[in-house]
Amino acid sequence: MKDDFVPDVVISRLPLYLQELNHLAKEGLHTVSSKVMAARLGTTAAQIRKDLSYFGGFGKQGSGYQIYDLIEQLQKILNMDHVWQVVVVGAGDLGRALTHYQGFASQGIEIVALFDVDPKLVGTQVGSIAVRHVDEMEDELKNLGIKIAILTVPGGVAQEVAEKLVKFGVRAILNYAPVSLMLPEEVHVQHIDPVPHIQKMMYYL
Amino acid sequence: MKDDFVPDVVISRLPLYLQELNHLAKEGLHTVSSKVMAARLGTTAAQIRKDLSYFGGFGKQGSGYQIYDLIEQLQKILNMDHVWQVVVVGAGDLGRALTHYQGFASQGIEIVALFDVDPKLVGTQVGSIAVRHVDEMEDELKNLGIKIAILTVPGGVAQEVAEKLVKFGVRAILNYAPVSLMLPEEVHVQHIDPVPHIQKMMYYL
DNA sequence: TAGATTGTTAATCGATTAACAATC
DNA sequence: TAGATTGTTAATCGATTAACAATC
Repeated sequence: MKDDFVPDVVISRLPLYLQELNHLAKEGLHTVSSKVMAARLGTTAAQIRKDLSYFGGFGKQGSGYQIYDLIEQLQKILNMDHVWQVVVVGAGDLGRALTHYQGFASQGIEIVALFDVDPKLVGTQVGSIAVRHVDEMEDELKNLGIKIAILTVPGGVAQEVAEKLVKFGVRAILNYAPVSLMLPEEVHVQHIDPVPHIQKMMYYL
Repeated sequence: MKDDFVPDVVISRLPLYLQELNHLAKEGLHTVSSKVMAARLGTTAAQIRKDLSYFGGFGKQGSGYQIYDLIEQLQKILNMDHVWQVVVVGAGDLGRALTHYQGFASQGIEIVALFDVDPKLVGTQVGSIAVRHVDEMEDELKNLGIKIAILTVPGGVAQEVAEKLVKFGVRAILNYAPVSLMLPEEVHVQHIDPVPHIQKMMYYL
């Protein structure tokens, strides 16, 4: 009922709920119970209800949740009521793939710039975005007030580039480089790396 | 001391330890304490020692862990004593980026095939790998006994393709499609999606 | 009304942390 | 030896689950 303190695990699950709700909406449904949601997400109904209850009572006894309503509520909770402009640093394959990934737009995420140091890449076009030199990053980040960056540079320079981003105002980094970034704790870092995921599965095989 | 039961969270952390140890080795170090490791990974020394203790006592009082020795031990635990052949399904930007990602080889992961349905993509070359039609998947997977697949197809067909993979013998899927796959529970699934990660950070900004 | 499902409390379960004897 | 650091136990902390009164 109060947004006093919400465990981090709960926050991590909200985007998954939102995603599933979007799927349900696309299937033409208007209402869903915690039980059905749980089955589709591979969780438990109790957990979904508990998680949502940190933010309010969005359901109705007997019938469950209004899908469109809950989508709106979750979007508000996740600060999705405005579009967040995001930059990508590193114009390798991965950086380019992310730059024209179609799934961002509908989720309030807009890629506004792509940077690299390689003179062979600078100036080339990735969809509607031109690759620019990292030297121009400072101006761009400060002018647009960018708070979120995606990092797809080689591991060897990731720390250094991340520190620059922070210096220029970035407060959240999605890190695709295979290193643990050491940054001030007020900077949010999410690490994505296929290797540990695959290795984890290797253990179980 | 016994591999009786090891919590899943612990398994998730082993690859991160391994990664950090590889970094330390590359920096020329031979020995490391749980305290130093913890500082570099942003964890606690107690957790690292506890995690490792599920598998044995690898350290020495007073001096810590032999880096090369611990790397070997972790590789053994994670079944990395042989190379795992992996296929990628979906030859879009992301699939191609992953197919020639340089970081796999050193971690015992070998991408052996890339499949798609798009006739414009089939036959094209991605590094040393030729894109093949999904119809050829069954033969390839069965012949090579492939157990691990990376899925980078559009969300709309991910479930269907995943079921095919399972039918052809795959037991672990790294899923880049923005959907929760519904598969038999003996199949291991790891889901990677930048959107939820960014949305989680949005909450905190 | 009868059936379904919520939000919430209390009970359970599991993971993290602190502490320290053992020992290199 | 003195200092450092392990592996492990016990204490703490936090998250999940079960249960159910409230109510649509």
